[in-house]
Amino acid sequence: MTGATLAVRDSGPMNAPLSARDHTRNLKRERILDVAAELFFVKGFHGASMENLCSALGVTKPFIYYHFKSKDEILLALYLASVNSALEVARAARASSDDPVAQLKTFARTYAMLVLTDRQRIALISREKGLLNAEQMRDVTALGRAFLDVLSGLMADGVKAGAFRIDDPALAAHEVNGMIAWAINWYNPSGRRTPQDIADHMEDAALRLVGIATNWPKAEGGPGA
Amino acid sequence: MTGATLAVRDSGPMNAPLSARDHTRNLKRERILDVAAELFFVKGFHGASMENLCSALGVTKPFIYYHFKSKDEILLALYLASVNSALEVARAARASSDDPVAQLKTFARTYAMLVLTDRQRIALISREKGLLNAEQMRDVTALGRAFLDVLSGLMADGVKAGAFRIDDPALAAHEVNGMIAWAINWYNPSGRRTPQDIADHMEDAALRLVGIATNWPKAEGGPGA
DNA sequence: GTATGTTTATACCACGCGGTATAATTCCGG
DNA sequence: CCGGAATTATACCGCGTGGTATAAACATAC
Repeated sequence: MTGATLAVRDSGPMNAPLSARDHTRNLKRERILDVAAELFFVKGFHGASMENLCSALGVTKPFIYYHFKSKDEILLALYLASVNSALEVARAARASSDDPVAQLKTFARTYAMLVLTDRQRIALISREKGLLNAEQMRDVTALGRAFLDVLSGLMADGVKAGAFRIDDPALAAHEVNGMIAWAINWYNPSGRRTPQDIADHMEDAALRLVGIATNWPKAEGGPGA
Repeated sequence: MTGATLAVRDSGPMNAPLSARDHTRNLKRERILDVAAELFFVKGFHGASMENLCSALGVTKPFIYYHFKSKDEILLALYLASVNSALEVARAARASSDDPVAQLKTFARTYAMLVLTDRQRIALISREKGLLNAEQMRDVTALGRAFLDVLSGLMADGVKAGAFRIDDPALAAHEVNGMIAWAINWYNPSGRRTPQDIADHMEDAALRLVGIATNWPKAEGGPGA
């Protein structure tokens, strides 16, 4: 919301609005994180070495250690960025309308787009668990819980409004989340389907999942062929 | 189906029905695989060392290397066992009835049970990709594709029968699969929900996901209150 | 009771890992 | 054009890794 999803080193006594230096610093950090996410996605966190990261970036090792103090800190930053963006999507969907049905449609579409376009980062949340200790993961865990709470709240509102035919909002939240997030495991960027196509389908599927009958078939003609 | 899901060393000229020796050998292998799955689930494949595995098993390193020729072979065996059991579940569901609706119900329930009770092994399929080369993964990939084909076939039959209100069977297969399989990421064995509870809900959710309205509310009284 | 299959004990290896040290250098905003 | 920040170059360290060697001990079936 405030614009800075990643922790930003405050420079000086006040929380000054990003000096030019800090700005470029953050750009470098972002670049490192991007390449690291791709590497971790392909080879796994432990499978990707810092030397791999160096050569992929075309830099030397001290360069990276100038910007991050350890490999773990890179992973943590990736965790936080991912779960933060997911939380933002959920909150934005909640704020987008008063109607739970519209909220769910917005959520499903934008969340699917996030997952499909940012899958290398998003995938880390589910794949690389337990690599950091609980203390380090505290914020990540809290944000993840917040994400699910927002989504559960959406479901509960849909039930209250008499629109959703589900009997367990928390479980329905997991189901919608899983249905969409699982795409990280099968989506092929070089395949036929575009993220927009998939997001469209996910929107409809989310509605069906909460018990809302969608128009069918797509062209009019009534059910039953 | 035939009883042996894992590759069994054939002992002798004929494919003899498991000598006592081979039998115990397979038990040992299974025990190793079980503990390895737990370790890989918690610490990741690269994060879990062979020494970790040794002490968890209470054996020495040559013992393991007597039964498996490398760490990779252990991972591969786990892959195969997992994807095989998923495929068996899908095929059994297909064979359980002529009615696609009944097939889907059976699939959702049994697949959810498999995921929840075997999540440490199942999770590997989605988490540890790209660690083995394509050649080694050939069989795993083929079985995974077969699993999705069976599921897509179920969906297509449901459409043909006029029971499912979906317009893309392959995508619906991914959606149902994801909705259920994602449980590996949130299910807590020491939580309130039992696998049976969850499987029940997943069965209903799968029906809704393909556009079948379930009875609602659970107790009669008609919709709207 | 002996041959074969299985497991331990113990020690080892080469390698890649995350991370650091230090000095020299290049960049660039004020 | 200077001075501090950023980056390279290069070399190194200790450690844990996957995997192996070798010899001895145990089990067990025939």
